[in-house]
Parts: sequence; C-alpha cells; structure tokens
Amino acid sequence: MTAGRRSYTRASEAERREDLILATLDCIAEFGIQGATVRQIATRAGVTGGLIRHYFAGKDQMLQEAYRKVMTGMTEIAIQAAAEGDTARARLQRFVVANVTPPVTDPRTLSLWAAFISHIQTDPSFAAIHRENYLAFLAALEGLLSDYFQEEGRELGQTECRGFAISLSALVDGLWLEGTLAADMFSDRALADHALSSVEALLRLEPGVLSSASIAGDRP
Amino acid sequence: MTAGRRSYTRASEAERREDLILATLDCIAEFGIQGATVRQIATRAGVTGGLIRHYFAGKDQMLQEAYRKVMTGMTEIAIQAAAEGDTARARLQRFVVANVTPPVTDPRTLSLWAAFISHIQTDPSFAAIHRENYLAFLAALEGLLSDYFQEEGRELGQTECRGFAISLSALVDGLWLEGTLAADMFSDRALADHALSSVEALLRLEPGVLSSASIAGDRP
DNA sequence: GCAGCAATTGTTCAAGCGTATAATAACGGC
DNA sequence: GCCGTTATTATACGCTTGAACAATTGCTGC
Repeated sequence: MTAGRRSYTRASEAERREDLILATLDCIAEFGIQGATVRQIATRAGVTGGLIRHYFAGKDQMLQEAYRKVMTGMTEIAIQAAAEGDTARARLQRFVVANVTPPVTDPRTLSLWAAFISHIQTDPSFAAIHRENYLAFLAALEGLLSDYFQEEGRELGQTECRGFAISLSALVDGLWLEGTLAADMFSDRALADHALSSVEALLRLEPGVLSSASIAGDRP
Repeated sequence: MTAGRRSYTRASEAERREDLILATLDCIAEFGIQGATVRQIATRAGVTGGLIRHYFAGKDQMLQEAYRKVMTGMTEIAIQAAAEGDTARARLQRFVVANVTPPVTDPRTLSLWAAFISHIQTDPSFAAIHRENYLAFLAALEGLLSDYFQEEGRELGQTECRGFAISLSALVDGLWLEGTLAADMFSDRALADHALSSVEALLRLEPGVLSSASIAGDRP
C-alpha cells in the first residue's frame, strides 16, 4: 500500500528561492557548513530535496547565492545606518558604530561569514563574491571619508582617502571579528567606543571628535 | 589469491602524530575542510585510514590538534621576529611587520585559519583553542607596548595598554586577512608600510617613528 | 632467536551524501 | 470544469564518509 503523496502549495519562484537560501543559512549557522546538506536544507525549508535542483544548478550555486546575501546584508546595514546621519561626521560615526554593533556583530552572522571565507581559497566563484563586496565596502568608506574631510575643510587626495579606507576597514573588520568571537569580553557599548576612538586616532583627529556623545540624537 | 599486506616501518608516537597532523593541514589547505577526509589524510601521510583511530580518539580530535598547531605557529613567528629587535621600538615594529609579511601572510595559512574559524561557533573545543590564542596574542602585544612606552619615558596604565593592544590586534588581524585574501591588491612592502603607519596613528606617535627606515639593520 | 606486545594494515559496515528521474499534485488559461 | 504545464514529491542510484575490527607485521626485551 502506498501512503499517498503529501499535499503542497506552489510558491512563486522568488519566494521559493528566498526560502531555500534562508534555510541554507539556518543550516550553516546551526550545524556548520558540513551540516548544510541538501536534505537538511530541504527539511528546514519544508520541501523535499529534489526541489533544490529545480531552482539551482546544484548545491554549490545555492551556497554562492547564500554567501552573496550574507555579505550584501552586512554592508547594507552599515550603509543604511550611515545614511541616517545629518552631517558627514555623523554619517562616518554611524557607519563605524553599525559595523561593531548588533545586528552586524552577531554570532550567527559570524558563523556564516567564516564558513564562506573558508571556501574563498578553494573556489574562484566565492573569491569573486568576496572581492566584489570588499571593494563595495571600501568605496562606501571612501565616500564617507571624502565627505567628512570636505566638511571639515580639509581636502584629501584620492590616494590618501583610499589608504584611510583600507586602514579603517581592517580595524573595523578586526574588531567585528574578535568582538563577536569573544562577545563575553566586550560589551556592545565598549566595543563601539573603542572603535570610534581608534578611528579618531587612525585619522589623526582630536580625541572626542567622533566618540564623544556630542552628536545630537545619536546616543541615548 | 591475496595480494599480501604491504610492508611498513614503525615510527615513534611523536613522529607519527606529527606526520598525521601535517597531512591533515595539507589536505585542508588543498581541498578545504570538506576534502580533509580520513582517507585523504591517511593517503597523504602514507598510511592507511585505520591508523588515525589509533593515535586520535577520532577525526575531530585530530582536527583540534591541527588547529592548535596552526595558531601557535603564527603567533610564535611574530614573537620570534620581535625578539630579534635591539630596542623596544624595534621589537614592536618587527612584531607588527611580521604579522603582515610572509610566512604569516600566506594563502595556505589563511585557508587553514578560515577553515578552523568556522568551527568555533559550533564546537566548544575550537572556541577554547581560539580564546587561548587570542589572549596569548594580546599578552605578547601588551608586553611589547609596555616596554616601548617605558623606553620612551611614557608610563602607561595597564588599562590603556590593553586598549592599545586590542586596537592593534584588530588592525593587524584585519590587514592580515584582507592583505592575504587580496594579495594581488597589496605588495608585501606596501602592506607592511601601511600597517606601520596605521600603528603609529593608533598609538598617536609622530609619523615615521616606526615606519621610516631608521631602525638599523631592519630594512635591506 | 623467539615470545609477546603494540603498531599498522585491509576490509567491512551502516549512514549519509549529491544527483537523476519518473510519477503526481497544483495551478492558469480557456 | 477540463487540460496542459510545471512545480513538487518520492524513490532510487552510485559514491563517499567515519568508524569498527580482526589479521598481520615489526619491534623490543630477554
């Protein structure tokens, strides 16, 4: 006797792909990339394994799209946070803080990031996605820096600006990484303050220019 | 007919464990952590798969020991480079440079590092190894900083010293990461110079104190 | 030189992997 | 309200995995 085939509802292509990618990220975050198997992902998404091959060329392609989603997600949160600032100084400050504050500093996000990083050296597709995102991050930072220095009346060369962006990017990445890995060692606030005063130093600004609570409406 | 059993030589326990760990690292670096299977590792080490279970409780324990080896290796290279400096300033400078220069900035090392990082959130044993190493790195940096500031006649509080160590660690980690991932974007020399001038800024030193070629015998 | 022990091998096993394919349920057009 | 299309399920296949275990080899002490 056959148990019969279970009923299902059709979803739009966009929804289904989104669901599958989200399920992929859930599995990676929970079990590591080893545990992100076609069957686990399908179960999490509430479908059967075969469906994945209907929407993606294979498991690898799905992983790549998942990676892209994680990275653009992080960058966009910071860019959006920056956009809410009124002055160039506030925008730069908010950008830095957003990068070392939840929801960017999130163990789950870190798990996902790390899992994908380990593929970059092996798989050129992942390398391309990384590069793409790193350059976008640098470009965003360069824009913010350029605006800020202009606001302050200092004109900065493009080379100088990029140099600062690289340094700031490295610092922020490092603080994000260790701050998230060792969340018990740093409070959110302490990490943000630390980031801001370090950025001040890197840019050779006077202490307190970014880190004091002087930016209206920014710190409760 | 049976082909017979291949001949072998017995190795000391230390040698065999070392060989197996090195083979593990080879496999991870080459094929990613997915490719580091018991069989691959055994083949690489020139033994058969079953032997692994004779020296390690299982594959996971072997991976943990491999992780420990990679991390202590990196830290020790930097500490050793620092020790060769004559003054506290030279030691600090050498430490920073060593962390963003081969053999520390090595795609293979990065692969290994990333592969293990992605296990930290999943497996507490890996988290412990990470913590252990991060604290050791911070301690080394604090010692160098403390000595340097004393040499300069500036006395620094322990809190301040740790704060600087955290910032420098983040910066160096970030530069190491992106500099290795995007090796085509930065020359070794440019990365080291960038690191040094960033460290000067972070410590609010005068430009050139660390980065100029003034430290005898240090730069060819 | 041989006895005993430990290291190493070869083989097997169940589980789980990604992929392929045929059957079927759901939906849109008419 | 039926019909063609196709999204989805179910099942199967071929392979690889980590682990287990008995058989056998090499070494060491005597």
